[in-house]
Amino acid sequence: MPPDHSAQPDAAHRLPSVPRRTGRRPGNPDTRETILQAARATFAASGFTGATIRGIAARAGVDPALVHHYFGTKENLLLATVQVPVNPREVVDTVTAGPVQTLGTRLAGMVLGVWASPAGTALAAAMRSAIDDPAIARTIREFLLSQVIGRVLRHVGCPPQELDLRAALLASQMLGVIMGRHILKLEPLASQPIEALVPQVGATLQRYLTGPLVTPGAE
Amino acid sequence: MPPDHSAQPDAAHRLPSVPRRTGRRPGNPDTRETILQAARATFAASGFTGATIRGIAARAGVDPALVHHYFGTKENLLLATVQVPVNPREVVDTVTAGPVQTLGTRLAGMVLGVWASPAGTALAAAMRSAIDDPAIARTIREFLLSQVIGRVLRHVGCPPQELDLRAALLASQMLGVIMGRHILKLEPLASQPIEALVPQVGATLQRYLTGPLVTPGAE
DNA sequence: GGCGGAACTCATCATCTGTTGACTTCTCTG
DNA sequence: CAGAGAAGTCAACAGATGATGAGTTCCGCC
Repeated sequence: MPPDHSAQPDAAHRLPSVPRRTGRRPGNPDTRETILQAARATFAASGFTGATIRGIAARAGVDPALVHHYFGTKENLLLATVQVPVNPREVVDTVTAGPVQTLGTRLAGMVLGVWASPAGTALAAAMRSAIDDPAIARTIREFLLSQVIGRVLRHVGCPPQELDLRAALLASQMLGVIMGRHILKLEPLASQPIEALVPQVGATLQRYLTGPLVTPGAE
Repeated sequence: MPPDHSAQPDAAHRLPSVPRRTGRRPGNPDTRETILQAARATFAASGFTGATIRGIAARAGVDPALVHHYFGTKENLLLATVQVPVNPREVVDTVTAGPVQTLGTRLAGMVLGVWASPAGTALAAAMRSAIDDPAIARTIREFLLSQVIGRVLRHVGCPPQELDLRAALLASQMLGVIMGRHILKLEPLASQPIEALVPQVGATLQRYLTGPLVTPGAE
């Protein structure tokens, strides 16, 4: 970037020839939200430790100190980022509304759908951060278990002694598709169209939800 | 670890009273391997960016510079770490040996078994590193696809037009159990006994391997 | 017995990180 | 129109990190 040496003597009596770069910016851009979006994208791409305040600030076109000005510490920024812009209760309610026989497919469609939506970035940020921050991992796990899997299982009337196993199985299959598609971007999983995956994964979820468990303990 | 102040006067005639801290160490401990193990453990616990040379060196009871002495750069160390001490071809051959009808269960048993074995640490290190190093991710993906999933699918005679979808589904379920159990340590998945998981996950894998695909494209 | 090289440590470097505080500029309120 | 405070920038800090190179100690070979 060549330095601006244009003299421009006394063009406007109050304005200096070179525009100031410090101080409050004119206009009213919602800078806070801009920073949050940049943070989401960066956390999603690099994880918590991999992301840097400087990188996030650059992405938002802003001074690094401004990030601290708004959010204090990096951890605080992460916490603010993880506020996922999707109402899980609502979504789960919609899914559980239909017939139980096709619940698995609807569940698969919901999970894959939400991750393909704009909210997916925030979710990916949360996921990636969970991988190197156990505290975040705990938050996500508890939320997922009580708000999503738990409620769905309760809805289908799962017997208590099977609850843990079925929850574990459900989590494993959902986690696997999402991890493979959106975090590790494994081929051929990542490029598979949603419509191809939903019925198959849905069938698996359905079995984990209401299907018979293979004789536990028998060979 | 408290410092060892035991005087042990003149235990060996040639040893000075105060052990020297610099220079070559006596005896013949395989220090290189010690460092590798420490690196595996650290990479598995913290991922690539999260792990530090100093941390690895401390874990191995060694000067940080020695790590560079042996492995050059951090990336080289990672590459040396990822050499997984398990022969996949062998394992896959064992699994594919039995009857096709129970292949899924044997596959599930193998995957969960290997990860529960000592080799699991190395695998976890590779996995975690894959999350923040796309190059490693690519290596793992290609290896997994061609050496494991690909060979198993070829063994069952999967029609070519279904190959991608079935591979994607298999990967998603295997990845999910492993990620949940060994990387994110999600409960109740992590504490579920292997024997409880194998039959259920095995059934899913079996369907992804040889079962009918739910009418693709139909509603 | 001495000597070359391997094994190992120490001190140090440049760089990058999160964070801070002083400072400037704008907007809003009374 | 004055001034308080929000919005924003700048320069700098301390700490940690990967890496380097010189130096020290030991082993094995001739």
